[in-house]
Amino acid sequence: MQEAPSPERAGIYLLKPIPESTVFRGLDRERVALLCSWHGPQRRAERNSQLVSGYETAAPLITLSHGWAFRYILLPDGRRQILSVALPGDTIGLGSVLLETPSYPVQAAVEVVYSTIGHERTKELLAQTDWFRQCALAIVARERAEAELTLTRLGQCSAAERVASVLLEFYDRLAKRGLAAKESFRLDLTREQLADFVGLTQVHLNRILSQLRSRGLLMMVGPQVMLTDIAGLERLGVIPRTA
Amino acid sequence: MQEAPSPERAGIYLLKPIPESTVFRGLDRERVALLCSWHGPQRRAERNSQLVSGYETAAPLITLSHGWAFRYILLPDGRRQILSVALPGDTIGLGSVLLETPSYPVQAAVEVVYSTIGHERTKELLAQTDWFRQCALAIVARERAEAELTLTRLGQCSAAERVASVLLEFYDRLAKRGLAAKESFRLDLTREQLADFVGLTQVHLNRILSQLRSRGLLMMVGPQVMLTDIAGLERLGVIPRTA
DNA sequence: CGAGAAATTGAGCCAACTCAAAGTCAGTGG
DNA sequence: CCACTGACTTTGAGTTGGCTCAATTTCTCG
Repeated sequence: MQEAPSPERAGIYLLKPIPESTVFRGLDRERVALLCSWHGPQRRAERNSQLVSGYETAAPLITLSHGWAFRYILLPDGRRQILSVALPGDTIGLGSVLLETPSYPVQAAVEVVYSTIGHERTKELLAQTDWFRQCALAIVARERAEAELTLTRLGQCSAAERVASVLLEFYDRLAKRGLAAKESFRLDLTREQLADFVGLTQVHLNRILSQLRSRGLLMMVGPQVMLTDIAGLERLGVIPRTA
Repeated sequence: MQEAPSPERAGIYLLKPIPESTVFRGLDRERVALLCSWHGPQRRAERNSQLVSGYETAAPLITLSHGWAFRYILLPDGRRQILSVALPGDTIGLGSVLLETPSYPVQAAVEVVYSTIGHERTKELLAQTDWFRQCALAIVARERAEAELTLTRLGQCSAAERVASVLLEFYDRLAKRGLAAKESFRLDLTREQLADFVGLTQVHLNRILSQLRSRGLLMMVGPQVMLTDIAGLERLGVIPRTA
């Protein structure tokens, strides 16, 4: 974790991704500026580094500008469930500020750029600034809704259904932010991470992916995913698209 | 759905369960009184009746006084995932008010007593009353956290682990409200409902239950569940207890 | 070009599922 | 009081989806 290299680059980060973000959705120019000023400087973190280590009691609020990160639970025997995947523009860690609960660990899936508002500072802002609290309420409510869809995916869907619906979810979320070209996007998770998100083995996930490929539903080249038959994927991935 | 039979009974419902509820946690006497006055009269609904039917766009806020209810998603092919189970004192439906999103259906698992605040009224209150919004924030944050534990249960746990952890969860939540006697409680869900909550078949759930019984971890007589080896269940149900 | 990480493929197994039958229980009407 | 009905639970038998273990191939990057 280090500061972003040059002011100019930092400037780009600051201006571009943030207005598309979840936190800032529907805010006027003035408030966006305020929010940006509250966030600390843009930092950069390497792939696989922990943005939030173990179970911190005072984890900051993180806003991602570039790259993917994920929040996870580690069970005592080593199993890992990825709770949520944060894409550029997403905010991580509101829950632990609100509940005064130790946070879950957060890890960068690729090299990321992000900025933070400290734990205490976030609490102050929540207490003092009405519209910020309003935002927080909306974000947490949305996160809850997303968790419930994820939960449904795990509880009711077959492996292929899970994979189809999760890919559509990523596609939709990226597309809404202008980060998906046509029917394709860059999937910045390893198979193992994706497997831990959809509750499958890395091995089985792989078989399902190649099955989807051979059914002509998608193509994959490196991290690039191309959804060649979105309608077909929708039919498979029964989970309602949030879009 | 009809009004509770006599004023006295309604009075009992009003006074007793509500102070233990999630919404009202940590509020002073005055605010609890306010909240009670905002809620409409206590109503009663039969087992299996829909408290919130289909996908209402203006579902009310529901506070349960007696009985169990659950919120669920129905997939197009009929599969059902129970998203959350509400126990006496719990509140249902904040999410749909906050997000202005059609609600998921809610069904009474047994005969229940509850009261409501209308959709519009809730919105007003959220906009106007600061401490009410504060409460809402805390509740939604907690619901998100619970959804994430449920999600982990479904994604990572074996059938026995799921059952053990869900039973502990019910036990803890009931005990905290004084609704569990010793190590036992009344499980007001059918096997099928429980199965749809933990993502198993009703048949398989049953085998697991009898397995747990024969391992001496629990006993069941009708709806009564007795956890005869809580430590053992804890070891099995890896999910951290919220307690 | 070599080393380590990630992805893919193969073979065999078991947990959880399906289909189906039988048993239990509460409530209802004769 | 008892037979009848319908909902719920339990048990049986056979199948399969997803898992494990292990080997191999492909990428990435120094």
